[in-house]
Amino acid sequence: MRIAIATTSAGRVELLDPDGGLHLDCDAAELPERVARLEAEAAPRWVWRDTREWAPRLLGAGVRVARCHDLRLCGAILASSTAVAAGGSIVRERPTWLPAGPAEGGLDPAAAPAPSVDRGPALFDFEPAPRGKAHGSPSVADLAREHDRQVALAAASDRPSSMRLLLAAESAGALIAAELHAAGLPWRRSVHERVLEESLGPRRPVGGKPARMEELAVAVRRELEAPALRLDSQADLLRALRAAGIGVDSTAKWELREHEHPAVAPLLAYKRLARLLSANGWAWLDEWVVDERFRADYVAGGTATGRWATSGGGALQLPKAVRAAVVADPGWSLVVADASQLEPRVLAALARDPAMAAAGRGRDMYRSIVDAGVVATRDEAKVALLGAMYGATTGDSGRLVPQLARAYPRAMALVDRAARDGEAGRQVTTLLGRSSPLPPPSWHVAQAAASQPDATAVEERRARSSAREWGRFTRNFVVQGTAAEWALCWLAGVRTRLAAMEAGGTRAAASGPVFERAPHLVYFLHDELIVHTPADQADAVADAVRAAAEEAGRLLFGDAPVEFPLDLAVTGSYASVGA
DNA sequence: TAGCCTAGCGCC
DNA sequence: AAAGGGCGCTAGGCTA
Repeated sequence: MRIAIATTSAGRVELLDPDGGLHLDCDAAELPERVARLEAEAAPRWVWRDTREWAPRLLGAGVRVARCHDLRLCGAILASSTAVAAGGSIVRERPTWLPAGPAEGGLDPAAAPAPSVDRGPALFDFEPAPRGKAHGSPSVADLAREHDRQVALAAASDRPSSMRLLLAAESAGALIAAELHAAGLPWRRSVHERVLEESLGPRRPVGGKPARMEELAVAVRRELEAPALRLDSQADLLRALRAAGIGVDSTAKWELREHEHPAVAPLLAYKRLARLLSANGWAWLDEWVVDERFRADYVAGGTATGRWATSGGGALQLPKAVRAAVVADPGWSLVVADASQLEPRVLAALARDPAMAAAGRGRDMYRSIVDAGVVATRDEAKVALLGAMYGATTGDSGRLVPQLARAYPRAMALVDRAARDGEAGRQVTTLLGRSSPLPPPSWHVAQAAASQPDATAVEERRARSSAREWGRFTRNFVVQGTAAEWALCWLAGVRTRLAAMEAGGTRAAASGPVFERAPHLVYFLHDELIVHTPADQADAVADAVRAAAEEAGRLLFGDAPVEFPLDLAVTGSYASVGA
């Protein structure tokens, strides 16, 4: 059963089951109660334009739904997928009231920057969606028609069941993103403050530089003989470094590291502290941590490959140093799990490369590659695999890739094919059917110019370089994008299992917000998740997380002989996990 | 003054 | 250790 849900012009909310008798409208204030009742009775798939319009208000009232179809996100996938048939009688155009997906570039073509010839093609100045700005308010009948259209497109695609899975997983991801925000990541303010004070010194008034940074700045100025130097100005710093005889072309730390000079060590230490202060210092704590919870703004489907993005808070780049502040509530535990070596395993399964799949059956894929005699050391195996997936051509990585190619020809052929497609300006597509964006018009212009008889050497070199650049993007896209699909299925499977635990457990009858009484997801980062759970349910949660990983492997790859082992820990603190 | 761009660096 | 892919965020510095 499905129920479309929309706001009416009168500001009320309308619900429609287009296949059954249900059609009602209600006051917005009654909505959560209505939805909760329908959810309990019929467990429908909720069809709405945008999960962000509905999930937060439902969650705010303590109501969760099991399934939805996010027309915006699914419409974006279908609109660009090469798996969706070009011909046929189904309308390909999205309705005007449907906004573009988050990774499709600007909504308004007029607002997009004009292609610049001088600047050359940038990798990511995407073509905006070929439509105007979203406008108008859809009725529930509009939503139902659009849902029919999307379902029909999926059914007519060259992989209907995969596409249905992708749309369901994408929609589940949108729900989970809203739930992660509502639940918040447990964050112990006092622990974070201790980390800051131990490295920076006590908090200073606004504008004041922490004591430890000031000491280091004094040392740097002394060693550079630049008593008035402002270390925060890259331009000034670079001049001072060169004046002191340090031959750097930038102030980047990997370049500084190469030089033996007494100013380098305190400068690197200063930069490390400056980064901590500006990215995750007291100001961040004040802004983002409220009532011992960090509530990130996740953007489901926010990147071209299907990985999530965030807007604000930097949840996808929490430095290791501050993760100590992620601490379970008293009587609760964290179940922290990540899929180890996910992308190389995905490549092995995707390419159906029997030799690489054999390596992917082991607990440590890199070690297995060494044991198979492909390369000499585990480190070489890692570098070679990453190089194959990312398109490395130079350095150790580029040197090792040919050895890998000999041992795993099918896997190598898959990523090489993806790279050639990208270099030629073609789209590539993940296992479940998400396609890469096309390169921007400026890219095509540069390619065309370089193929003219009168092209200059500079034009040809630039065109070749941008072609290879796009090829590296598409090479990586198929692996990263399919890995994101695995992760999304895993995440959704965990959510479903936690919901079942909640319903079956003795706590179900308890009152209060669901996030205060039952195991729930609190963090997701590409191939890693955290569940916050009452301590006595932690083992059951761990089992659920493992079961969901196995299920994700089966959903994507059937019986392909590749395993997706988890590194999993039941812990009180995120700091105690990993290296 | 607001908005845009780049450098730099954190994460996977 | 850096290199290849994907990101977000901040500060500084420039332009409109």
